[in-house]
Amino acid sequence: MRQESPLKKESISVESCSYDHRLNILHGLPFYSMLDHHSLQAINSSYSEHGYQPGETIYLSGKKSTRFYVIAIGKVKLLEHTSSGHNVLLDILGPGEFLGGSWTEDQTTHFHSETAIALTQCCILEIDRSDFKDIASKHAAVAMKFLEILESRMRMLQTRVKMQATASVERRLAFTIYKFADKLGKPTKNGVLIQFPFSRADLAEFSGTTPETASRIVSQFKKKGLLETGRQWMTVKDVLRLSAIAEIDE
Amino acid sequence: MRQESPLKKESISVESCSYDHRLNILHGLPFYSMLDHHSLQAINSSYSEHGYQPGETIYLSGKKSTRFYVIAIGKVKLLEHTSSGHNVLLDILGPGEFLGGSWTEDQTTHFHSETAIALTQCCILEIDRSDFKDIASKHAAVAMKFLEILESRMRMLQTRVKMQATASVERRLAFTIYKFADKLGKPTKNGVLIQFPFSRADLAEFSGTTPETASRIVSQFKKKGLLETGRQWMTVKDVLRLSAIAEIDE
DNA sequence: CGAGTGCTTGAATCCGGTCAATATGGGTGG
DNA sequence: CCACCCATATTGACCGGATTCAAGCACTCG
Repeated sequence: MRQESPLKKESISVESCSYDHRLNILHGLPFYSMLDHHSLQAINSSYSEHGYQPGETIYLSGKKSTRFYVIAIGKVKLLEHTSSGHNVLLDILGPGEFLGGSWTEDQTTHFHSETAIALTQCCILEIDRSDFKDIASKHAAVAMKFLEILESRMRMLQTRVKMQATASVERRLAFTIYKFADKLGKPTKNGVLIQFPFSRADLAEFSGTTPETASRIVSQFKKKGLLETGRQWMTVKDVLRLSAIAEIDE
Repeated sequence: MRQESPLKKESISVESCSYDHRLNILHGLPFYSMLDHHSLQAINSSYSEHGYQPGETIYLSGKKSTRFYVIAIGKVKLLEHTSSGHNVLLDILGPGEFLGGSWTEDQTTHFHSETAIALTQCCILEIDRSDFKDIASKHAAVAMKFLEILESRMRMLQTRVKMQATASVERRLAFTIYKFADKLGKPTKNGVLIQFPFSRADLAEFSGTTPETASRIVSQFKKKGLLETGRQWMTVKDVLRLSAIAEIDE
């Protein structure tokens, strides 16, 4: 039986990320939404846009952090390398999320701890570190919003540390799939569709296991009717049962 | 052979945490150090102090977050519980570090994700959530400093996720001991002394393993001459070799 | 000095990793 | 449009590190 792929290639026109559109995008960001139109126009002029192809590196771990990035269109994966060659997937970010920034005062010593790679075609707004810090220093509300965002990211990391330390691989995988379906999936009549390259290796690198084990457990989930998967997509058919396996206990 | 304990009971006089001393403490905090004396006096009056006994709970996971805490004297451990009864040690905080705060706007929905317990006798400065947010909103430099601190805490959590996912228990334990020796240990002629209650269970709950395994590996480290341990203390005799085992690769 | 808590050590078990062989599906070029 | 090719996914068998269960030890405090 031939599996029907629900994947559709979304082509991104360069125009959709043009100057006039940028103001709208900036205005929609959680950390700029409270600013008036005037300040936002000034901010807008500090940003420049940049396109990335799927698989293209945005910045490398270990390199100096000089700019601050905001995703306008597309998805970006953040990962750390280890000396033994393993990768750890830190996160996959979508439109409206930021990356690469650093608040550390000392400009000379600050390096990216992670690598950022475009997962899909991306349009990314970029701003120099100093300009960016100026904005946050001038608008307290912006800085406060960033504190909120960092706090929620910290909580996510804390639950991940907890899961790694105490939960079985099955639970961790259920957790991972649940989280990404929740964050980046699109509801369809069949379930929540994760329609971007999200391989068994990615799954494993986020859950702290191997691709083989990830594959095995995904197969189990499929047998139980929780999931349907194809090459570059995955549909979560029963979100509730999946979160039950993950035992999300906030 | 009877092991000589280098532990000395430090008794904390209540007076050492009195009003006049408080200004000094606040001024020494990384996030207030840039403020002038005048603003600091105003801030000081918003803080109240509170003493805690060893083992006493400062706040419980799940409870609403209403205040912001700064450690003046003593050490505090932060931990998460799991439904299965396991604990995960998130961190041990010392003087000058903060805990319990939340920057989330929506006051009604914000709860502590972790539990805070006094590890030693503590003197802790406490401030209401709203007063605290006012300070950060008024002084951009304060907010920026907090962004810096959150950033460094996030990095620590990221490396922990990475270690959990890819490193052996031996490496994780070496990492844990190294980090706490570095952060809270006191250099002596014999090595770095960790002189607060830091049990095998604590070690395990931070490293993501069991007390038994922690004990086994600590024994190995002792045989190798890296450590000396007693009931409530631990001396790291060879920090370099320990960090080599941990393979700290920043 | 006895009780209790935390530490140590042993032996058995098991989950998950490793290595390896096979299958599958999507993209590509003839 | 079809056949081939390659990357990814799947599945199996084996192995080993770490947990679990359990027993004995040691330090501290009442």
